[in-house]
Amino acid sequence: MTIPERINKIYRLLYTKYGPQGWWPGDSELECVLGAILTQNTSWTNVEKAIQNLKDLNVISVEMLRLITTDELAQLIRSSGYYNQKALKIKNFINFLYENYEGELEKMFDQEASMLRDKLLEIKGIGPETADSIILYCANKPVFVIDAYTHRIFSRHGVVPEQTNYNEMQELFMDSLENDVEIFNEYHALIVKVAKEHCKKQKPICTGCPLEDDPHTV
DNA sequence: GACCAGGCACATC
DNA sequence: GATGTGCATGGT
Repeated sequence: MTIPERINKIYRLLYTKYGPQGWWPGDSELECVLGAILTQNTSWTNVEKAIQNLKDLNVISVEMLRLITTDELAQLIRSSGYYNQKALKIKNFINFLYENYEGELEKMFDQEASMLRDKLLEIKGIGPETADSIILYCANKPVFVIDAYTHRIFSRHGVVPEQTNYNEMQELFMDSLENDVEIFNEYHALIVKVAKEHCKKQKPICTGCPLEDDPHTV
């Protein structure tokens, strides 16, 4: 089987087993962007508490996020970890939005995915995964999100070499799959789900993994 | 108490 | 250009 065939087969397998994951949770595009930044190297449960704090104080608007101080914002998002850095990242995003798009998310999102990606990467604190998450899950444009889980699963199972980097990985998925927002959305979410259950960082022996007969070494 | 979580920027070699 | 380090809370 070719690599693209394996990538497509694994998608069908995961989707059949787990069904649609319903990402991204949240009420608005702006909340989605905040979640994408807050969840950097952090579990989603910790992020939810931070977002709830922001909601309770009605801070989830570009106007309020512009007015609030970085220190005040940091205290509200403490539960998400790295709160000083993340408060700065959010402020950087909001400032960029005002400087380039008159503070309007719609204007920022109204451009080609690759152009939007380049702009997002100009913001200090937004790296490849966060940029792609925003493009796919907040702006609803087709780009494949790679993360530590994607790399771990597909390298351990021998689909790609261990040293494959972010861009190579992304190209491979996007060249293999139909260019479809829904597929990219569900596939990434399904990878996160199966990795949490079956492809742990320090557990090379895997049982119950839907990708291979078990037990197997990964 | 160690380990991990839906990364990123920056320093150093 | 590869490799190492700081950032930090909360769950298992």
